[in-house]
This record gives sequence, structure tokens and C-alpha cells, in this order.
Amino acid sequence: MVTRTESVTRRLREAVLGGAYVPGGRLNEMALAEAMQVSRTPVRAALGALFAEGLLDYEPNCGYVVRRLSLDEAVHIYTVRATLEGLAARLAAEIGLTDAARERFRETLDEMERLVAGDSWGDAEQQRWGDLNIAFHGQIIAASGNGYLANSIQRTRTLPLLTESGVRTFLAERAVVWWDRAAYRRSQDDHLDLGEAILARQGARAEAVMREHVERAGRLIGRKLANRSEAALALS
Amino acid sequence: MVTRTESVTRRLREAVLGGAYVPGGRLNEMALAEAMQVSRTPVRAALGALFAEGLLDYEPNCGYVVRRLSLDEAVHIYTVRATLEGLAARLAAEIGLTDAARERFRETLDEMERLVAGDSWGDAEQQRWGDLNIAFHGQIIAASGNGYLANSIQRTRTLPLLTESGVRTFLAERAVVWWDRAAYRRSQDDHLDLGEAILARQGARAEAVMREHVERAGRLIGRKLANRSEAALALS
DNA sequence: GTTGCGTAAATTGTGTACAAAAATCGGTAA
DNA sequence: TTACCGATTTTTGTACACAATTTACGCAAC
Repeated sequence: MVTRTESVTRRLREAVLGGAYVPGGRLNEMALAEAMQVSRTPVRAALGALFAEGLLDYEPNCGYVVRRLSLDEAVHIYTVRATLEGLAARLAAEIGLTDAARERFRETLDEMERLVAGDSWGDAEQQRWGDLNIAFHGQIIAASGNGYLANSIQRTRTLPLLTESGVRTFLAERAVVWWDRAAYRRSQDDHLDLGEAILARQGARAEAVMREHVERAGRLIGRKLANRSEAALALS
Repeated sequence: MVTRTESVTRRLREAVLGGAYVPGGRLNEMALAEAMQVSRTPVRAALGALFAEGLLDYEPNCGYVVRRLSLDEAVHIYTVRATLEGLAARLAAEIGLTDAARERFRETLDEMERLVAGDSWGDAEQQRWGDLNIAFHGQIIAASGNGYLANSIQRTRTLPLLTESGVRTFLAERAVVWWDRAAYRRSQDDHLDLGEAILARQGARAEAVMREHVERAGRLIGRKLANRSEAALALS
């Protein structure tokens, strides 16, 4: 049996990340409680948890609002994320992958390569590539063997979303949907370098490539956002 | 007016960090409420906040306990902290300090040097050096201009404490109290290198020195802890 | 029209009662 | 003794009522 607080927290998190509420918009406890068919108690607990995760802002006696990130903050987060993922890549390379992990790693890389190098490149291919991209980074983080690091990285990713004129897009995990095909090719080249470095146990190289890889993604997104100044950028 | 939840959270945080509760020990809501002269409501909010900060563990329907870190977890956290502080040092070097910041930076370094190189080295000197050490790192972090990074680093520091046979010692910020004088000298040499690199705008060097500096501290602490296997190590 | 103020309404903070789950304890049987 | 089971006690989860604070609104003065 899961508590109401847990399920409300999960539902509310998904709603916020999905862009159900406008950034900067206030979250009324009573309204949420009625919508979720629970009392204010679990709602308040959920709001507190999401505030701690960085999804919401909070002012005592004032309530919670969906966090609104400035462009600067988004860039800062990407800088940290690039460094942390770089660390994960280095650790993965130094520790080395298990045989099973190495096998899955190669398979993921191969499928991504086939997609990017293939003839057709539609929504389905982009979606699949995005999933594999997340899996690829996840495999490296897992191979680092550092749970605190994994949590820290997850913190920088679970969340950013852009809500703009009704269009809702994840910033971190799904940002790639904004890129043109050349950017995918470039990204995949980084992945190939990364795979090479990690499998060859070259820690410093893996770290450098990963850091640059993530920072490039951050720059691309920063540029996109800067072009749409009215963009409502929410959440870290 | 500050809410009860806020003050209870602060008091409870200080109590946990101060080692008032044994790691792994359960925190009874009713007992805390009576001790703090409030109802369970603000106590529960405070417990949730401290859980989110990583000071407590939580199991639904089971309650909160003071977090107990394994030696591995402590090492993992130090690895992340070393990387993040390295990033801060690089950013500070690349951005450069303002004139005022540079002045304070030099003063901090000079006073630390005078202390370490001086004739007397008692508790007062160690205490003062510890304060200056925290200020020194804080100045670099502030100069990085990245608030998210500052929070991430604070997360890795605010907390670790070691409770062992009645002796309560902070692990992160005050760990130096365990060192012998040679270790202080070595640490101060790192600081001098760091200061040189940052003032000379040598980002890569500053990053490398800082990373090694923090990792060394982590290794020293890890060794100390390993020697006292029964040590109850709490909190990240 | 704008500003300031005071009251009313709405919203959040806290206490408390009760429900639900877990921990404890005692007793029984192997 | 030990293991298991069940009732009791304890502790946590939730709902709700009320207090405290903030916000909204209307009115008056400038």
C-alpha cells in the first residue's frame, strides 16, 4: 500500500514536468486537494517535496509557484551537469565495464549509429534515438558506480521544461528534438568517441569528450532560448 | 514573523548535524513535538525537509531515522565534491576576481600562511585556520558566479558528521581538526598554488589543483574512518 | 486617475482527532 | 529454548477545524 502523499507527489511531479501549470503560476492547496480527491495534508507534503527537488518556488505564508528559470540559471545548470557527466565518464573508463555492460553499451551505440546513418529520419527515428541517448548516458552513469553522482546528475536533468505558447518540451532529456539532422550526426560522433575512450579505459579523454558533449548541447539550447525571449522557461 | 515549521527545521537540522541523535536512531514525531513545544504538524514538515536535504532516511509508515553513511558513500560524496569545487576554481580563474574580491582573497591567504608558518599552533590557531579555510573555499565558489554550483557544493558539505563514542566531529567542514601539522602545511601549499593559479587566470591549473586538494582531504578522512571500523558515520 | 487605507475574503499555518499501519509483547506450541 | 501467532500498544498517515497571515476589494481623499 502506498501512502496518499506518495501518489500525490508523483502525480503532481508529472503534471509540473509535463507543463500542466504555467511557470510562475500559483499552486492552490485547496484546488489541488479537490482535484486529487484528498485532503490538504498530503498535498502540502507533496508541495514540500517538489520544492526540495527544485521544481517549485516557495515563500512562507504565500504558497508554492512553479519554478521559473532564467536563461542564466539554465546555463549554470548545464555547466554543472557537463562536469558531473564528465566525471561519470572518467570513472566508467577507469573502472571499466563488465562484460555484460560492455555488450549492451556496444549494442546501444550500434543502434544509434544505424539510425543516424540510415535513409529514413522521421519522428519515429528521432524518438528512438532520444531513448537510446538517455540509455547511453545512463549506462555510463551506472558504470561509474557512484550513487551520489548518479543522483546529482539526475537532479540536473529531471525537470527542465519549456512552456511556450502552448508547446511543451522537456529541456534536458528531450532537448534533442529541436536539433537539425547535422546536430544529431555531430552528437553521435561524440558518442562514438566516448565509446572508444571508455572501452579503451582512457579516463581523461572520456571526461573531456563528455564535458564538451554536454556543454555543446547546453549552448545549442541556450541559443534557441535566447532567440525566443518571451519563452517561459521553467524549472531546474 | 517566521513560521514554526521554519524554526523547527532549523533547530532540528542543527541538532542532527551536532550529533544530538545517534545515527540510525529513530526520530519520534511526538517526542520531537513535545521537546520543541509544537504540534506534530511543523515537526513532520521539518522531517520531510531534512529528508530531502539528505540528513535523514525515511520509510513510509516507518518514520525517519538519522542517516547513516557507509564509508563507500562518504568516498563517493568526496569524489563529487572534489569535481565540483574544481569546476568552481576553474570558473573563478576564467572569470577573474573583482578588485575587492582579489583583495580579500589575498588577505585570507596571507593570514592562513602566517598561522601555519607561525610559532604557536594550538587549538585557537587550528580553529581560526579552519574558519579561514571555509572562507577561502567560499570566496572561490562565490567568484564562480554559478549559484546552482554553489548549492550543489553546499549539499556535499553541510552535513557529514561522525558520531563515535560520544565524540562528535564534523566530517566535511571541520575534518581538518584530525590532521597533524604537516597535513596543514601541505593543505596550505595547495592553497598557495590555487591562489596563484586563480589570480593568474589559469583555469585548467586551478581546477586540477583544487580537485586534488579536495580528494586528498577525502582520502585522509577515509583512512581515518577505516581505522575505526565501528565508527558510526552519519549523514551526507 | 491614482494613491492610500480599512475591511472582507481567500489562502496558508497549526493543532488535534481519528484511521491505518507497524512495532511490541505475551502466550502457545513445537 | 525457539519459533510462531495474535492482541495490544505505539507510531505514522490523513482529514478537518480553526488561527494567522496575506491578498483582494471598495471606498475615500488627493
